[in-house]
Parts: sequence; C-alpha cells; structure tokens
Amino acid sequence: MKNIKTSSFQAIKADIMEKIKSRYWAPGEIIPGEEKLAEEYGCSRMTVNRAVRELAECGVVERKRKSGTRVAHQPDRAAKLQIPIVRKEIVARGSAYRYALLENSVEIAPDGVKAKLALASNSKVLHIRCLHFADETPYQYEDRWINLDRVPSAKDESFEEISPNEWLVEKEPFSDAEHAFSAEIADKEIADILGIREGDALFVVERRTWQQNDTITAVKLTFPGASYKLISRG
Amino acid sequence: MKNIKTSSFQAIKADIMEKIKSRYWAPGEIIPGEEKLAEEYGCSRMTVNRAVRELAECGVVERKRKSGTRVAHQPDRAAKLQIPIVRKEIVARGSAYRYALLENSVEIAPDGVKAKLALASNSKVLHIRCLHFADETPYQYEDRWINLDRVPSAKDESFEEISPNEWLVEKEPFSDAEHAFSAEIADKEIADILGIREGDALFVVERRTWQQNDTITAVKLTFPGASYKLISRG
DNA sequence: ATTGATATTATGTATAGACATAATACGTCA
DNA sequence: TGACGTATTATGTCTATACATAATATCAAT
Repeated sequence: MKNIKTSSFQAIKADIMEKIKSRYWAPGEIIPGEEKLAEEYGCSRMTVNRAVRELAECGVVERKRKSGTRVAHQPDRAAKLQIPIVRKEIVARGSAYRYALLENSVEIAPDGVKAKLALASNSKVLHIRCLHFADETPYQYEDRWINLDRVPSAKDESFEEISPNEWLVEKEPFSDAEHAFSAEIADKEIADILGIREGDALFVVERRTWQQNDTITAVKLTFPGASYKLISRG
Repeated sequence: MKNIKTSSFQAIKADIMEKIKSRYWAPGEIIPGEEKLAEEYGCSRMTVNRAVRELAECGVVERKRKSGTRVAHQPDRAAKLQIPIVRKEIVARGSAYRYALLENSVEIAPDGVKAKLALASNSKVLHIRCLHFADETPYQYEDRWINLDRVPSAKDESFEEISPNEWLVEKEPFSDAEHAFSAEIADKEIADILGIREGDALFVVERRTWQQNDTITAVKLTFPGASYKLISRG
C-alpha cells in the first residue's frame, strides 16, 4: 500500500482507480471498507467516503450498505452529450445565424403527438415548424409540439423573432429530457425545405421534455446528415 | 425562507433548485454564501456545501472562490448516453445474437487512420471488420482499427469467437472515449453487407478510445438507420 | 498612477465523532 | 423446518471546527 503524502480525496480517488485499472482489485471484487481504507491512507473516513462516493457516481464501483463496495463488472460506457442551442452552435462555428418560422398554429393533438406528450384527449397543442440557417444554408429543420395545458403562454408568443427552442429554455429551464437519435432518408417535402436532394441522408434527433410528470414539448430536429456531427467526449 | 424539517443536503439541494426554477434567484444572480445559507437552513456549512457543490457539478450554478456562487446563465442541456455492448443490447431486446468476423489483418496504417489514432508513421495497426446479427438480421457493421503499439496482444487474438468490442472492454477497461454521430446513405458495398438496399439510411457512430495520451482504437459502427435508436434520458 | 504587499472573503478540503439506515446474519421460538 | 425479532455491519449523512486556497479589495510605497 503506497503511502500518499497529501492525503486528499483526489489522490485517493486516483489511487483506487489505478488499483482497479491494474486489476489489483478485479471486477466484481469487494474492496476494503471505508474504515480500513482510511486507516491505510492515514486519513479520516469522510475523505475516503468522498473518494469512493465519486467513483460510485461515475459507475466505476457499486456500493451497497452492509455488503460493501465492489468493482463494477463493466463500467458504464456513458457519454455526456452537450445539446447546445442551435443559434449558439452556429455562431460558435463562426457562421451567420438566421431563423425562419414556417408554421405556428393551435391544433387538437393528433394521436401520435397525444401519445408522445401523454395528453388527455382533445387537448390543444401548439404546432410550430421552423428552420435554422447557417450562412443562409438550411442547417436544421425543427418540427415542434408544445403542451398548451402546461405552457399556456406559448399561445401569446408569435415566434417570429425568437425560436421556440430558445423561448422554452428561457421560460422553462431545468427540465428533464429524453433524446432519440436516428437516421432517415429525405423525402420530397423535407428535401425541399432543407434544400437538399430527395434520398439524401438525414440525421434526426427527437426530444421530449418534461418537468415533474408533465410533458412540456416534443420536437423532431432534422439535419442534413452528411454535414452534422454530434460529438461527445469523456 | 421555508423551514425544512429534516435538514438534509438533498432537501437543501431541492430547495435551492426550486428557488432557481421559480426565478427567486435569477440567472446570473449571486446566491447567498454557504455560511448564510447554513444559518437559514439551520444546518452546518458542510451540509450546504455538499448541496451547492452537487448543483455546481450538474451545471446549475457556477462557483468561484471569493466571488461566490451564481446561478448559471444557461444550464447545460446535457444528456447522458449509455453506450452498451452490442451483444448485450441485442440480448436485452430479446433477440438472438450472432457474430461474424469479416476481416482480421495487420496493416500499415493508412493516412486517415494514422491521423485518427495519432500514430507515428509506418506504425502497424490491426484492421478488423465484423458484423453483429439480431435474430439473423444484420444489426451493426463494425469497422475497427486497433493501435498495435499500445495493445500488442490483439495480434494474438483470433476474434473468431469474441468481438473486438468486448475483447477491448475486457482488456482495457476505463478508457476515455469520443463519439461522433451522423447519418449516411448506404452504398453498394455496405448495403450488401447489411442486407439492405442501396440508398437506405445509415446511422453511424464513430468512436475513438484512449488511455492517458495513447489512442487505443478507432471504430466506425454502422446501423440500418430506420431500425436504430439511441435513447438517452435525464 | 502604477506596482506590490497585505488583508479579506468565499469556497475547497480535511477531521473526528455521532447517529441513521439498509441489508445481511444469527439465534430463538413456534 | 420456517418465521420472526435482534445484532451486526458497511455505507450514508450530519456536525463543528480547522486550515488551505483563490480571487478580490485595499492601501502603501515608489
């Protein structure tokens, strides 16, 4: 057991990580308890606790009361995806941003939307379709449904100047979301909108957003597939 | 200021979150210091510290020594993506899994690969192409390059029985990764491999994996686009 | 006025001790 | 044997205190 000069939770965390990587502690194996580790590292249990807790948070170890702490069998291959606001994403790439509203209407929710938003029947929803340009080239097509029961004030917003994306982030921040990524082929309609050819590849992100148990909005974001890359690191 | 019965860091975290959501503290605004909050909540500074620290970790607030803690201007819209092992993903859906090796060769790295893996010139790499089936239907095509300088033992593995994906996870766990997601159109070659039609949509994940500063592997995973959805929640 | 030393302040980390809680092990009683 | 209550144990949390550190504010010296 190496003697660590500055017994900080960071150093302990790194040391435990190292022992796991090197298979000194194999996957599935129980590692010593906090008390034991504290003694070995010559620090208090709280310090070990924080080190191990953070390792548990990122999935390297699994903890259970009484049972102890064991090395995770297979660490989550999890990636953290940054989902930026389109405008900022485009501006960050040094391109000029433009936004165009295509449709803004109050409708009775169609069945598919009703299911996605978990709405009562006959609920009214706001249907917004719009387009985001980078340097005058269509970059993203946005097809959005907003739950008017939950966000009634959306009815009073024209969305001529601000995109529903940004308006909602401003209005209802800190919501939970579910994302689904897929690929599609452009049909005539979407090809015309995005200024590409029918049959080209599309990268599609479908997002549902809610707070507590209320679904706020469901949106389908469509990108010309060749040009778009969502990158996550870590 | 609400009086909280069980002054736990969770309750405090939730309360602060609530105050931020409700704009009691607006974005950009400085919230009271730990000492002050501890007094208000009737708990110790450590408890407040943990609550606020965790809020900082998930991007809700930003902290700076001496300056204080302020509400983040735009909360990260970050999503955590689970990237499962293909076999488990397929089995989890109740389908039968089969794996087929298409190619396994040692090559001098082509330029594109050399750049991706940050290799010295004339470095040898292992090139593996294989196919993953769900219920005998092609599910994922894997085209992988492995850095033999870093993982020499890969040369001695046939990859007839175990996929390079799983072999690497087993062999070199706890690596960092970068993922890029995009959409492509199937050309003749890939269409034949996946048993789809030329021109169909493909969902593409490109992943680079490394430890410390050494790149271990670069892989391109190709899915029939219509059938694949990567879902992330939270 | 610019520079540099010093004080102030809020967060960051560490500690020892305490009690809470979940899960298991064990022993007793039916 | 099985059911149930109790002891045990490792993690989970909270407290009070202390010192470290980064960033700013202040004030003095040049």
